[in-house]
Amino acid sequence: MASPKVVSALIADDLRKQILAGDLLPGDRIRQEEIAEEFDASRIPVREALLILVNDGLVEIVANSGAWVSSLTMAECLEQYEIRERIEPLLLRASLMNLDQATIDAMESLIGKMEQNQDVRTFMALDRDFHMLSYSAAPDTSLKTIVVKLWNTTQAYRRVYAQLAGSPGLSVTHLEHRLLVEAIVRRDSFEAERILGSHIRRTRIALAQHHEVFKALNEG
Amino acid sequence: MASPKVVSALIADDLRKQILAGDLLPGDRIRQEEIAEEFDASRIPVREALLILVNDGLVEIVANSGAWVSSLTMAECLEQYEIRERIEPLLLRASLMNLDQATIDAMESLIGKMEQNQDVRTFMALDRDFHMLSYSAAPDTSLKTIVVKLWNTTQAYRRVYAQLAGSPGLSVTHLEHRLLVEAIVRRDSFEAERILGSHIRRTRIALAQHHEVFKALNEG
DNA sequence: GACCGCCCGAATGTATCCAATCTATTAGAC
DNA sequence: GTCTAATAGATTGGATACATTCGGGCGGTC
Repeated sequence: MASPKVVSALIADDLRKQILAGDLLPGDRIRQEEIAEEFDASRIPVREALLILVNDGLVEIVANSGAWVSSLTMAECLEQYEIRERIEPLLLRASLMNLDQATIDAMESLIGKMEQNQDVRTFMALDRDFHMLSYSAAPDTSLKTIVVKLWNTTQAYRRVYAQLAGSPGLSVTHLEHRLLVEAIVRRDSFEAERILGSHIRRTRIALAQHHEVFKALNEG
Repeated sequence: MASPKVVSALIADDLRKQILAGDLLPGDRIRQEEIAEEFDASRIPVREALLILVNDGLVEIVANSGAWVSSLTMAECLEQYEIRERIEPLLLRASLMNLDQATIDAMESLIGKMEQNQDVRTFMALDRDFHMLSYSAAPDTSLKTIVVKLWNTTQAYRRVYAQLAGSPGLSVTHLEHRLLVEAIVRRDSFEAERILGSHIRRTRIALAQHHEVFKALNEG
């Protein structure tokens, strides 16, 4: 049920991509038969794919009613940032000492691209890659699973926020990224954890001032 | 898919109970047809129930091979305790100010029962009820979902540990519980969070000294 | 004109049947 | 005797068809 050859997993992967890319937005209804036709399959694997996406927190199912792309209230979204603030430093610590030079170089390269980039969607991808690289040397355990899930469920809102805020608001972000890499280079776990925590915390506080983000997504 | 009348949800609920009760142990295989017969249903709702339990972290599925009750290595289990140590104080904070007197009374009553209790299984249930009561006034958001999930996935190991350690090792636990309630009564969030964090941390460290717990479950 | 109840259609939930995959056993060769 | 390879059985994955449930629209009544 989770290998590449299993149809339900293929469907889940594709739908996940669509949601993360913003092609499916929070609140959008997902009809089983529609998806089944798209993939030229029956509704059985579609239903299983939807359950997989429920695990990911990307879909909500109501019995005998239907499935929708998950949406978050502002309070829920901010809560997820608070959770990230507390556990991502833990994940970074688990990864830090095992990060090789090539990975660190790649992270620095990503910072450069982010600083010069103008497009919101590109920035989102680069930023995500940057942070995921910093965690890449940590083992694949529940901690990493939870963190990835939190990134995924908040992605739609992060995108809208980024579009609102635009590039000017990102200068501090770039600084924090550089500080983070600098601490990683020194293998200074304590400092790296602090910087990361502050980074997430600052993002949360900034997000908290933009109710429009949630109005835009949750009413459209 | 999540209401009481839907068979897949009923099956998932029952299997969850069996796993949490210790009737199904980590590593036990779950055959679809077997469960289907038990419930006098077809394999379809069974498969969906298994996917629901994958969400809960209680079951692992390998494509074209089968499903097993999830098992944790010691490192994974300790990691989950570290996550709890960081996020349960957050959940407690979200609940603390809204806890009414009746709930607090119930918590104190549970402490009394735990102190006098001798049976391991009973203690586990009382302890769980105690902590869940402390979170009961928090909204049902992802934070609470994650916390419950972490309690569930580690429950089998906690049970074995409790059986090994027995009642004598619990005197500190009782003290911590009383301190926690005392802080809650004062609505002292900061102190309550500290006590809870220490409580979980101490449990983790104690558990880390008992490799037998994992050998017993993961090889039997 | 507003409210209540019935009915019908659309979508979800489940059973049965068949196909594809894996596992364990057995036979065979070295 | 041990290892390898092929086969048969068991088990999971998916398609089709039927049952159930929910929601909207229609007509009727107060």
